[in-house]
Amino acid sequence: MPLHAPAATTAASARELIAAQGGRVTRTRVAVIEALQRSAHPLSHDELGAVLDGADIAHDRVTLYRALDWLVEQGIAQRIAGGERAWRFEIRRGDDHRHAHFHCERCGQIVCLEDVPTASAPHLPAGFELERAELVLHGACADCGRAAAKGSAR
Amino acid sequence: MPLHAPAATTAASARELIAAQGGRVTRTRVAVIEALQRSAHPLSHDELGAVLDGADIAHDRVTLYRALDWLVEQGIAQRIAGGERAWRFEIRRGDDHRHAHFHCERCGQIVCLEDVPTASAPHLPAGFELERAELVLHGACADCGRAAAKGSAR
DNA sequence: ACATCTAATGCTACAATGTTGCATCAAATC
DNA sequence: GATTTGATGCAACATTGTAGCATTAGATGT
Ligand SMILES: [Mn+2]
Ligand SMILES: [Mn+2]
Ligand SMILES: [Zn+2]
Ligand SMILES: [Zn+2]
Repeated sequence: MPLHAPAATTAASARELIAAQGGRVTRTRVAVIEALQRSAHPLSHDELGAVLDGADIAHDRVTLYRALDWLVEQGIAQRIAGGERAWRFEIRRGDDHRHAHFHCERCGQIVCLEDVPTASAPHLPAGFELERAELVLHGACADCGRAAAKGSAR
Repeated sequence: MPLHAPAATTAASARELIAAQGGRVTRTRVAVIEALQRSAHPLSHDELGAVLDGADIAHDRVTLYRALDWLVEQGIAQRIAGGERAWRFEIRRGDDHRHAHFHCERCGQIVCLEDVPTASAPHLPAGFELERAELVLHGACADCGRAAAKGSAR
């Protein structure tokens, strides 16, 4: 543990994040936050469910939905609409939450593009108020692109 | 009917669009295309269903889904993921199909932002291939913003 | 106009994703 | 430890989209 302030690392513990919003620190919320923090990619409700199965206690689908809803309401996590019909979730860290995402249409994975900003200052019609922008790029990820290049015949 | 080539107007008739792809010109497809062409906003499957009810014949949910799928496959229409959990559809016209969309989180409407481009040339990780970009801005539309400004209570 | 061929349709049944109501439990506070 | 209230678990439901298969109707040839 560093004695100097960790410069905007992933550091904030699940407990801290939850307590800071005046919410109850429950096993579900802690487990969800930690799973999201460990994951390299945004996770769908379903993928999260699978992760939590491995963990401590058994969890209900609905409880998981509600935990995720709460995290998003509090600004701890954010929802990504991207690829298929299910939401993906990721923890918001510092200011880097305005990044784009890449959706691979071959393997279905969503990748964070940390250094691609969503939208700077789009010109909106009069009276429109922008709250949030979502940029999703669709195509083939490196792995899937390579695979297609090699075995050409299916 | 102009004798000179109409400079990329909305002109193309449903028949023409369908026949150009070698598809069968059915009442469903024609009605769907015309409904989309008439609409100022991209329409969800459900909204389209409502419009078609008013029209000629009764239509099955599944048929509508399949007609829309076909239109997208052929590049006649395009899907927008935007707001809620349902796809929206709009006719692709000329080159202006790379525009952003605005999702009003109050009234749920999706508005085309014809002059906001989606993404110019984002820097992607090595090996990634971009096929399509989707930019959705979330917030309050002019009507909903105004409404909120007036009646502050509630 | 009629026969023929096949794509498109209309059912039914199903899958996937998310929501609502309500009784019970447990995290926080005293 | 008792109390309070937010979080959970369960059952039932809603919405959105798919799959299989028999029937219909758009295109084509005569
Ligand atoms: Mn991300
Ligand atoms: Mn549009
Ligand atoms: Zn991939
Ligand atoms: Zn609105």
